[in-house]
Amino acid sequence: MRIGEIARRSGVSVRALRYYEEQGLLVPGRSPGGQREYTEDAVQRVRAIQQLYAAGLPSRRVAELLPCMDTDTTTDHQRAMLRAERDRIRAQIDELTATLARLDELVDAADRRG
Amino acid sequence: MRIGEIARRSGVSVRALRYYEEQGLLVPGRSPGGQREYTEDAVQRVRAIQQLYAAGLPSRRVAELLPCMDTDTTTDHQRAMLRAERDRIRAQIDELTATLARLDELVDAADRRG
DNA sequence: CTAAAACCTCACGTAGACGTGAGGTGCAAG
DNA sequence: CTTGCACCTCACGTCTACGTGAGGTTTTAG
Repeated sequence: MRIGEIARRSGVSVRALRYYEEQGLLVPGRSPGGQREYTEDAVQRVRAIQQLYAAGLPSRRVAELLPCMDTDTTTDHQRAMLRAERDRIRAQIDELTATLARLDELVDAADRRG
Repeated sequence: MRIGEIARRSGVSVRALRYYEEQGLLVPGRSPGGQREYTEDAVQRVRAIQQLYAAGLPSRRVAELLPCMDTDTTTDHQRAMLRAERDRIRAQIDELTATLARLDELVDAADRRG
């Protein structure tokens, strides 16, 4: 598939896909004419990338983590990083939960006032 | 208190505090000589600002939400926004929870392999 | 009164994930 | 063979929450 269709299917922009290649996150093949050729699973990979971005990871981390999802082998470094990022996300969830509680209080207080 | 002490107590930089003033999030008084004079509760307010920033809200939203935490009155607009941001944060927590599960799987798989 | 902190106001620099043309090429249709 | 859309490669622009001097003033310690 070409870049336009992947963009439509995955919901990201063409520019974003080129950026992912530049960052080494999703490197497609090339047609004889030089156009990018993506395989089917590229869409899944894009979703994974977006999910990790949404968790606050920078491209470098995503580039280091994606191989762990592809292959079934992990180096010590990768395992340490997996744990670190997992812990970071846990802390992030805890903080968001606290913020949510705070906003809930405000909403409830407003509702009680009419 | 002056800006340096607030910075130390709240853990943010002096520059950040000036920025908060510029954004209308935390506007201190001024000494006769023109220096910023903060009250005690400024530290709490800084923490609230940081918490909202951490939840992904931009300055504009924070500026709109902070009054809800100060006064006990809310406009319709404020209440709608409170709900909207609350829902956004809920969704964010859900997505992070999914990401966490995914990373947990990877960590567990790596652990099982030795 | 003086020196040194600590503060002040511009105002440009930064990082990250793209947006947005500019100018040129590949490819399927007619 | 030519239109025309989708694609290509630079390469500068954008937005946010500050970082980082430059150059000058206020406050405090001695």
